[in-house]
Amino acid sequence: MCLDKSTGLKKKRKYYKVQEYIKKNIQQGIYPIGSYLPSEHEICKQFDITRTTARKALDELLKEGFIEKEHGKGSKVLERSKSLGLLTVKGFTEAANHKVKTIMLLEPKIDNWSSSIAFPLKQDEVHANCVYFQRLRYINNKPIMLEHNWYAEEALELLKPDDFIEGSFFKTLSQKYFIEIKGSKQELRAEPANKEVANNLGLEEGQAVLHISICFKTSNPALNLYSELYCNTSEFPIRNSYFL
Amino acid sequence: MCLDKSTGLKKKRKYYKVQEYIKKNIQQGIYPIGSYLPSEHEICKQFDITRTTARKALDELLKEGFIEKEHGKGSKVLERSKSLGLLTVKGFTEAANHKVKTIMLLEPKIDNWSSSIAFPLKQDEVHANCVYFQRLRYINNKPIMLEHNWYAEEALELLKPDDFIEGSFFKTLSQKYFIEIKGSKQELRAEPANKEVANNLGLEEGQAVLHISICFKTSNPALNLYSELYCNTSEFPIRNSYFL
DNA sequence: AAGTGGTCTAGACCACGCG
DNA sequence: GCGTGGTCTAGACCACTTT
Repeated sequence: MCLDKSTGLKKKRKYYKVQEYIKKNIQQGIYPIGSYLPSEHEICKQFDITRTTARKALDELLKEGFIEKEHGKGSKVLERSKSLGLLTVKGFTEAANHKVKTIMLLEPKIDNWSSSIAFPLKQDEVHANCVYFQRLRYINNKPIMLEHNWYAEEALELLKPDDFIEGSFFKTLSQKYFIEIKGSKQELRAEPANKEVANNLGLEEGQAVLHISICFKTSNPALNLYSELYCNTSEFPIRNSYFL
Repeated sequence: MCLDKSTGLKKKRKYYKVQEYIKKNIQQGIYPIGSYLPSEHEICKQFDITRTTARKALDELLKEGFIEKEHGKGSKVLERSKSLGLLTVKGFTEAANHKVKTIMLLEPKIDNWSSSIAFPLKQDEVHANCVYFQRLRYINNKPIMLEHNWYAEEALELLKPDDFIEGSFFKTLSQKYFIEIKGSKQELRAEPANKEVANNLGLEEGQAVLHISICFKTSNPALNLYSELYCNTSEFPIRNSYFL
């Protein structure tokens, strides 16, 4: 399949260098969200390549959700979180009318890997130090989602709360470490709330909550993020879209 | 964007004709699942086109999940349901060890559009006749999911139970009508089971169930499938994967 | 009319899988 | 070694958007 795990870059593949160059410029804000990239013809000149190669680079960025193309106008830089197709709380992304707030309940600290993680850990992770942090997310000042998160310290380092760019873990990964989310596996269960969940979400014990287990894969093969989420979906259901 | 709604095919676009030709051959089983398509060079000769155009056609089929490419070997026909990325009950797709069964509780019949459909109907649909059917899905002889389904009769016709190929609505659409699922919107809620759901799934009233509302879009712009699903996730959680 | 992305041609060489 | 898909060149013309 000609994959490159950040290890063995195969020969040739000019388009990949162009793609990574443009991606970095987007991540660093040199090509800001909403702006247009240089035209395909200009990219050809800049890198001394043909249209085919330039278009291949842009097509990859399109697939990865960094840009969209507009016929007759150009390639526009997108806010990447929009296109990931991950489950999102209605309102967390389309939050025009909603006030969203995130409280860090437990700051990132070294801890033991929890048995409540739903997905099996990789070999390297089991023997690595584990960073754990816990957050509570609000919509309109109502607590909606309790979040437990784990990752291997070896893969990233221990983030301080101040490190979180605009309170977002993923934005921090992208803009500070140039690491992108490449995919996720999820499991969903409807469960009665236990005491901890009920207390945090302001519910009665035993009320139905949505339990989402996620393993996020990133462009760094050593780094996965494991999350266990508990959501009150009565007012804000979880949404997901998928389009070819 | 140069879309074609099965109406106005734009000029040129040779690759699209090739793509549709191959797709039809897959849907009709002329290129069976697991087999390899003719090589890119052969396709070039067959249609008198260049590699670029042939590859574009195959790339589209790749995106749509009909094939996968194997460097040095060829393009292999895939079982399409695998690649849709839609929410699926763990076991319904990877059911090697599980016995899956589907019972039709209410055969397709003309009915009124229900107010329990979570997504807004299109203009045309509101004024069209509504086809409704209800199914109960089992894993290992335990009822796991109660299914309500609606679609507009104008868009498809009233299916008889015998029409369902291998009990699958989507397989029927693909193989009999050449209609493919192009995407979906979903909303998920954890809810207490009402009496109907509890009775069908063998639960106590009030136990937590996962309520999934789906609007499936198809390659026929007039045809959407609306589904309201109620799942017992205690033994078989719902799974979802997403990869770039 | 000028500039953008979309499609297409007619080649070439490279990397992978297999016998 | 041969056939497969992967990358790339150097052009051409078309369709869409904006001025």
